[in-house]
Amino acid sequence: MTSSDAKHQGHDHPTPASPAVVDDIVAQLARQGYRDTEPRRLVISAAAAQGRPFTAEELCAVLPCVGRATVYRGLRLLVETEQVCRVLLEDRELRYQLSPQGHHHHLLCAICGLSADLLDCDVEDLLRAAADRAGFQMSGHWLEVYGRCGDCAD
Amino acid sequence: MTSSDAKHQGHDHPTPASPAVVDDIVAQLARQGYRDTEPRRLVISAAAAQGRPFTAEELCAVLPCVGRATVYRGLRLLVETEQVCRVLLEDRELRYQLSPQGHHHHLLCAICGLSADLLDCDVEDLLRAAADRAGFQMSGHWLEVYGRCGDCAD
DNA sequence: GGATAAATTGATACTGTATATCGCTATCAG
DNA sequence: CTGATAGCGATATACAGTATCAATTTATCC
Repeated sequence: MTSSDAKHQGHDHPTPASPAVVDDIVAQLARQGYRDTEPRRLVISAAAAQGRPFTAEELCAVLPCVGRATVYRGLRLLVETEQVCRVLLEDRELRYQLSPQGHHHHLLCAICGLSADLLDCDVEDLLRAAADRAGFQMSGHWLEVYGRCGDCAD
Repeated sequence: MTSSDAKHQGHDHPTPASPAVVDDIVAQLARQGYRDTEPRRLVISAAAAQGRPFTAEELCAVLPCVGRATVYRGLRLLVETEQVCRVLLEDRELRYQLSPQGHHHHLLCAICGLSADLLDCDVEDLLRAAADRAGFQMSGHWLEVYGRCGDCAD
């Protein structure tokens, strides 16, 4: 399997994460009253450096100088402020990923773990209609799509 | 909130679970080489008696005479043989439910916990098409829909 | 530039869910 | 009936994530 052919939706390896991205997120947080701290920047930077969905424990391993609780808290904050979203693998393992704000879903490669955002898919309406038919008033949903990315396809 | 008004898609309370249902499932298992044991029947019976998605721990509480490990093993077997399916709540709590075989999704009431099967919803095709567009070869997906059932609606 | 109040941190303990281990027992084919 | 073995259950263990709380850092106000 070739490792870095051409078009990827994400990066392949932990790139040093452009400071601009980190600054941007820190600014977003500041706007909401959250402080600009060293450990938090480290968490954000490490998260941004991952090329594909990562676990909280993976971040901990990459950041031995930051306390476990702080990593978990940082991730929780990033999720709440919608800087990062959570993705669920088929085995229910929870992973995180820096993602565009706004509602969207993910395509997850079962082989290499790469994720691609699914922005142009309107399941919402379909689901709402089906819910209506069953007498339900839909308020939300959880959707993950699994498969193989271009590089890992048969 | 009224408790048992009229039309429900499930039962409200742990009904004694018709022996026929249990026998049927036991027979299905036997066909696949699994033995007909007392603890297993108890697990199946208790699962069938639940009117809505339940947790493994809830079953354990209802079956003090059956070992914890056996309850978990029993549920796992039922999931593998597709007699029971797993549903994921919004807080990622895992629940189980006796359900029709074959692929389907669930509508989960956030208020009363009731679940309704969503059989007439073809998200598959939509997702597959969207995956194609992103260069992915879809192999599966996880979908849960949350909302309020008829009885719990505003 | 301090002083100060509050947010944040990190070491650690803890919780809850689920699985692994392993000697014993029950099931079922022959 | 009987032996091979699937299944059981008590318990230990693994693991992810949260709660606690004293010590530290940050932002702000003189």
